[in-house]
Amino acid sequence: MNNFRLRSINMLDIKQMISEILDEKVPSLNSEEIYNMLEYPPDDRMGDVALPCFKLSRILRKSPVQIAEELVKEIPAHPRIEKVEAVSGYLNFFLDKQSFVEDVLSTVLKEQDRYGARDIGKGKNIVIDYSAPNIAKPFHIGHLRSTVIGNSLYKIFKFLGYNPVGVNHLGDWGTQFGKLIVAYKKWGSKETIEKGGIKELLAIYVRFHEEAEKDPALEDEARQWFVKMEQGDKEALELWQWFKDISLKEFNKVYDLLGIKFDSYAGESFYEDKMPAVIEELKEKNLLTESEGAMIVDLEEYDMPPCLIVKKDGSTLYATRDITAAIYRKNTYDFEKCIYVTGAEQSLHFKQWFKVIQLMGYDWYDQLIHVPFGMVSLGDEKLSTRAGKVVLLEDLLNQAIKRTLEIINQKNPNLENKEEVARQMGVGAVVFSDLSSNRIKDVSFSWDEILNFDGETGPYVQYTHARACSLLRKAEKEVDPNFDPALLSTKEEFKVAKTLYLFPDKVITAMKELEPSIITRYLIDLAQEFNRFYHEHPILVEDEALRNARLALVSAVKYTLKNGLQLIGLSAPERV
RNA sequence: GCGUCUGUAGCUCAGUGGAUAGAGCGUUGGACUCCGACUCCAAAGGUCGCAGGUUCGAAUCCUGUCAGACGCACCA
Repeated sequence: MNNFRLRSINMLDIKQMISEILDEKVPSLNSEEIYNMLEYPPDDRMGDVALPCFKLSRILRKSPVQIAEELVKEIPAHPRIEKVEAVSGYLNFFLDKQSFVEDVLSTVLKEQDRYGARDIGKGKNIVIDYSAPNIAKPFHIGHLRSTVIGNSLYKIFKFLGYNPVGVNHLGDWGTQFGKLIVAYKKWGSKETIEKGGIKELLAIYVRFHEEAEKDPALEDEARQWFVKMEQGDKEALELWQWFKDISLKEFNKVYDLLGIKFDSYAGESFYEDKMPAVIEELKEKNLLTESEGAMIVDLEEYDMPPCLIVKKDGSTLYATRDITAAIYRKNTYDFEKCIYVTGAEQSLHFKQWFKVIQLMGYDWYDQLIHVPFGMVSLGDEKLSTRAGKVVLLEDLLNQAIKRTLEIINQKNPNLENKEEVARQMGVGAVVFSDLSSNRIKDVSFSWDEILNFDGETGPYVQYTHARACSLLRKAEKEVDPNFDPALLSTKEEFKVAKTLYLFPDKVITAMKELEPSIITRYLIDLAQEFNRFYHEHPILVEDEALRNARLALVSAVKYTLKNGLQLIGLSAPERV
């Protein structure tokens, strides 16, 4: 009966403790049912954990008020519970503050960098497909979301004991290379491209679309070049490789700034020679039909448009490569989940080819998960690479770093390795901002908002962490783990401890919902609670016992902030 | 036309069917002889798009409706 909660492995689970107490008093429900009824009240005056008795009302055939009032008399004295109150149909439990604070802080101080970590994913591989920029197109702010959401999920899974595999499914194959080759041959030159890099590639790509509007024949020409690529034409492939090299060099600059690495860069071209077998397999399984000259999998039965596998000119499509890649990844990594972090506008595409995998008879079709996110717009306008309407991610990050350096020069000009700290905080501001609301929401990019570091921002959390570090440095002595919890009796200290207590739960929830913003918002809550405590109570006081107890709290906050920041891909500099 | 997602304070957003719907920004007014003021406190600001329904109880679930975003065959 006591093993139904994973999270009680490492620390006190207060809901479980209370559900066990209640289990004996409420025979009609088992411990787990009671556990699920318990909630955290909205206000401290209503206690720390509450049991709403309204549902019990029907079972026990009594009013909720009466049930609460009867139960309150039956709850036996418990060392970890200060008092229990019945208030208008709620049974409110007030924790014994001293033992709670002691339990939480000693757990954090013992686990340190591992506070919140678990081993629930031991031996399980999780493939995470994220970032996936298109070669020969600039890395712009629209690519940031996939990159940072995927990176955060990677860290979260790893923290929970999984073995994540980060795959950058580079968009290094497809018709756009045909367009680029045409554009290069007509308007480009080796010198200008080598000098201008990806910006020059973008310029000729934009020009292609302008010219193609006037002359649709260019599109046909581009398609022919792509067909040549698929047929192994030497000239086409050499140009392709060249474009790819230029692009990767550029992308790696951004990944370095962000501090992101991948386990695999197997992009679309990697699957080029693996697709014929899959197309053959689709044929053998009688899934492929011809329609308007193309080869499709008909999904009408499932209320979806058909999934295109082979174009009428014989070349392959996005879905062909995704299906091939999924099968390859299953064989290679034996994943428990394969997660695709892409824009919500691709939802139907994933739904379609997931269905194709199922129709092929693969029982792991339900291990494929699309993690969609909302669209980034620029003011009122949509970002468009074709129209050249973009904010380059490298420019954005460099702006943010520059802005941070200005602030440091103003506030803390003697700081060592200013440049590195400015990078960590400037990048942190951008990443934090991108991960601060639910991923499904559309975002409208604004320079003003992203470069404003006041309030609920990455720098705020990082600053709070640095301040905690500063206190611990000034204390000179290590925190004695045998602190006296009785000295941490104020409401600010208790609230900090309560917030610390929630962290492991938040990590689990973020993993289950594939939602890094849960961590981001938690960090703001924790930083706010800590800053209130910090303002209200002096920490480096004369009284050694009191000082040590408060430093224990500071230390626990420091570890938790650092762990949380790490999970969303941010650095936690000790001095800023 | 069909489908998916979104709609909560002036703005950006939180909010597990549960108690008086919360933050930040902005506005107004405060707090540094004191551990780092990128901080903290306070005030003002709400028909949770709208209308029904389910429920002891709905911002949350259901139906309808309005508005916006996105998607719906050879782009990814």
